[in-house]
Amino acid sequence: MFLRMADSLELQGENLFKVNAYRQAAQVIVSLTEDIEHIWKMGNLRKIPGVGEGIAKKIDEFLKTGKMSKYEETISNTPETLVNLMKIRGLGPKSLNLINKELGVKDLDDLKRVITDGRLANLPGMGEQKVKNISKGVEWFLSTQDRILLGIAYPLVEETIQMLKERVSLENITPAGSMRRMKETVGDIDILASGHDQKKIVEEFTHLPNVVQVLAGGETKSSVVVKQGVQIDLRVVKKGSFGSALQYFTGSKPHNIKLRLMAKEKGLKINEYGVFKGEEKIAGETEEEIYQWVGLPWIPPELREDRGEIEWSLGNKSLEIVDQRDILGDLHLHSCWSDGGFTIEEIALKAREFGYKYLAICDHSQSVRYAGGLTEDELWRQIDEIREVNLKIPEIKILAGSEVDIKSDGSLDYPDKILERLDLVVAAIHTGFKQEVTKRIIKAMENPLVNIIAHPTGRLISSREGYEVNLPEVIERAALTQTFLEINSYYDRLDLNEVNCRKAKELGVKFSLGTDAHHLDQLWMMKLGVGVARRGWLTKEDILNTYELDDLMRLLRIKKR
DNA sequence: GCCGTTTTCGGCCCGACTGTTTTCAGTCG
Repeated sequence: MFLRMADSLELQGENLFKVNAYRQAAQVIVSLTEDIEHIWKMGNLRKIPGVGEGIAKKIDEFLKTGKMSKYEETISNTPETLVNLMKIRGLGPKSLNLINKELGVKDLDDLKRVITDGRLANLPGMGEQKVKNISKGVEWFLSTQDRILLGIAYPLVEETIQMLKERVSLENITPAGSMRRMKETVGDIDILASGHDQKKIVEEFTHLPNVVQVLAGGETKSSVVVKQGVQIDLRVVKKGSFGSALQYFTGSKPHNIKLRLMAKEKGLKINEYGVFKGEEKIAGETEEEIYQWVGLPWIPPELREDRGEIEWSLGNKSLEIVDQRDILGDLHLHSCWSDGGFTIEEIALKAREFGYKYLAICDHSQSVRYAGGLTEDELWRQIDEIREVNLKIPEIKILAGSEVDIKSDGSLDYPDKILERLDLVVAAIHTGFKQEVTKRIIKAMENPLVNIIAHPTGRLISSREGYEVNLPEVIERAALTQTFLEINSYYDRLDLNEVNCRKAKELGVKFSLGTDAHHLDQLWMMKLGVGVARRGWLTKEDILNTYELDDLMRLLRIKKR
């Protein structure tokens, strides 16, 4: 509601600092790990940073009455269709307001009409070129989907960087922006580079074979659209500014604003070229320097969301979050025994390439027929095969597991006598997304043989909301029963997500990372899950598969005992 | 609308680019 109000107020020409205050409050509230209703009941609304008298009053009104009068008043003046037009590139609040007031434009159709009939070009401050740009913006607005999944952007950016490296000499090149922060979806892709021939780097970039449109191309920056329909921005800086540019282009915006404010209080200025004391540049080559000058340790990109990471770091406490290198194995993999594409041996060899010490085969259980679930008999035979492959490839330990279905009555899809023989049991909902999901998951967790709940909310980022589940209750029970919650790292799931991870951690839950890979070329997605864990402030100790095999087996047995 | 180890008033991150302007406003990231 506050975000919507911010948009409306901005459009109405309200003071931008006020607009920003609403955005700030919204951002903080979304990132709360405690239920805001609880905070409200304790009378602590004003203790939330960014929530002052006015906003606290509005929250109070809403929680008491279910209504917020200021919200309703604000949005009634600005229809959704109008506010939406602010998403059009080249059309900001000022112009849109003018167009609305002078020409009565209320939606996209109106806008198109005034572009075509020439009335837009006649407005003060408008000209031929501006109208052309807005017109292009409309085209882009219509053609492009929303944000793209991190798991789609990731290989795309690696490919692009590789192609550029082959064509021009570079000192340094790296993804920046929300991609580097490992946000689950990204709007566009940012790449930062340095090299001695800046102009040539930009030029080669705009001529890459997958580029279909060049939106802008200057001396040091360029934007293109590649054939997947994604916008990629490249910026090229001098070596001495690489650190400050990387810090700046990585964001997030609220994080950077806070940093710059801190610099200001120390009489310094931070911009993308460096840290400045008066005219003198005193740092810029590395990110570490930038943070040092404002009195902070380097902060991992995944945490730079202004969710308390700066305050935490103030005592020069560094945040020891989990790292990809800490992950010793993948705990959720499918083989061709069910709906996967490869044999257990092939998977083991691939996992060995990743440097893993163990992995868990967790094929589907018998009632999940559409995914080729294993009958009891097949599962017994699979356990035998795993034993054989383990003898053949001694460098990596294959654990016998199962992604056992939680049936509609909350019972499990195999009897305990076979579950007992498995190294680990992952339980999951696959049907009945609206049928007492909470109760069923809790019943499953109360079985001492169930180690992990897979994809606890069932959401698919691009297409599905998830089960009707009371997650706080599941989290509480997970902690109580010592059941691990999975961070399913498959690119369209990333479930639990970062905010729920952080909540669960605060309540004492531990986690398990698995890719849910069905093919060998999906094992890399562990990176995405690690990204979620890092964004959720998880440490190595919070995650099951950072432990050496012996410790992992011990942890799995605790619950059984 | 928020905030305060200078402040309860007067600030609020910073720069590039573009286009329409004769010195700057709007937009973007």
